[in-house]
Amino acid sequence: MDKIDKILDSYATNNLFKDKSIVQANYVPEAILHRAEQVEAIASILAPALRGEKVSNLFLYGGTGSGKTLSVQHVGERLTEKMKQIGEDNLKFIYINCKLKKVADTEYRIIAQLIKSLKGNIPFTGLPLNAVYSKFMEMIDDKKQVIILVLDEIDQAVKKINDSFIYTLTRMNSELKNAQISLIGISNSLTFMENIDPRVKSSLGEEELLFPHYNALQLQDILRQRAENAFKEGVLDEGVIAKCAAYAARGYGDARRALDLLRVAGELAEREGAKKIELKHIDTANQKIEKDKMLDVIEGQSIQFQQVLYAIMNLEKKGRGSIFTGDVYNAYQEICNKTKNEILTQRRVGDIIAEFDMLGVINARVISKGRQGRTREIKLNLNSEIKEKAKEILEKALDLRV
DNA sequence: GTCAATTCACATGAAAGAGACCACGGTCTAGTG
DNA sequence: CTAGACCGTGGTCTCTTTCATGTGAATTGACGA
Repeated sequence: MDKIDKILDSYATNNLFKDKSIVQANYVPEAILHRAEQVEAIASILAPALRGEKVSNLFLYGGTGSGKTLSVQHVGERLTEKMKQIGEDNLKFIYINCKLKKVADTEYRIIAQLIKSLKGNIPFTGLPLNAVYSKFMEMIDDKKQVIILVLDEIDQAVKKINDSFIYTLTRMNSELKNAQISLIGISNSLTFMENIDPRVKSSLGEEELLFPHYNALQLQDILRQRAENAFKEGVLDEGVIAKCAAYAARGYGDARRALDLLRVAGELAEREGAKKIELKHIDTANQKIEKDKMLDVIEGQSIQFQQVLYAIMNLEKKGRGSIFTGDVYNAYQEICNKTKNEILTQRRVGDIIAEFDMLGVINARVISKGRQGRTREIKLNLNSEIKEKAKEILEKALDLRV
């Protein structure tokens, strides 16, 4: 009961945050630091839209947390604001994140989402694709207007669907009488443009813009800017910001990561009842973020995925050096027998292993063992603490007693 | 010893099926005037 | 006569299977020094 008291007390009396939302990733600050060049470039490319002219398609690329989305949204907001000032209403700025599961990760859903954001009504499923397309065209073509369509994480969409839908979108312009569509593609992958249809490439890439990684100093500026309003005065210990920035810069100059770090460190300090955020909180925050992310991923997987992972974990515990696809499949089959679940084909299990690799739960490398064939060499990518937790989660989910 | 052919154990791709979900339009049923 | 229930059809989406093809180096076996 003392513990509860302590927790409640620390919340009641000792709130370190002034406004936590500011250090959350989706907050859009009014000034974007160290991206002036890019923001100006975007603005000058999109500006003709104010006169109702079609603007060039634009392609933005750069690593995660390099400010792409933020910059575009910022310019978009300013643009629509300006539009209102002039008193016109022939510009629509639509932002869609193609990676959102169950929302906009298929061709149908992307278009449906478009219609929705135009206040249209469209069922989640059930209509033929071209019906959705024509509904969309109908909706926007009723008057002269410019539609600026931002497709975030467009590489994910193209990978899942194919690149023809971008082509369809760009070609719509020739069928529209009044409206004009312009695309802004945003991609995390630098190599995305290399392996897509050249027609798409040339139309989407009319203008290209690279967002470089932030370095540690720039990250510090960004963190300071946000921390000023997010935290109460004097709660940040000396060097906290510098350390957050350094951590994040060590990775990929990811600003989102840096902010998460700062926020979680704050939450931890608060929970602890500390009056200040100290350096040690950042270390724990770093571990916690890593751990939570992994466990979330593991917990969120379907039964079959969990069984495969459980098989890998068992094999790893037994030791004996490397784990190969064949071993995993055998162990997996045994587990299926125990849990009375259907056994998937090796083909499918191979894909599941590849997906775990993508998620970063395991490291899988394709190697050739000569006459012993080709296979994946699999290593678990979890530290012992996470492993323990993960095991618990899996055993619970699979209803296994060991 | 050297070299090309062979071979293994999967990887990787493409296509297609099953089953869930859903909209639409037509038909049936019950309730109303 | 009409509103709502109910059905069949046709569409998407996800997960999976089936079939086909690809692949990199250890191994093998022929060959020549």
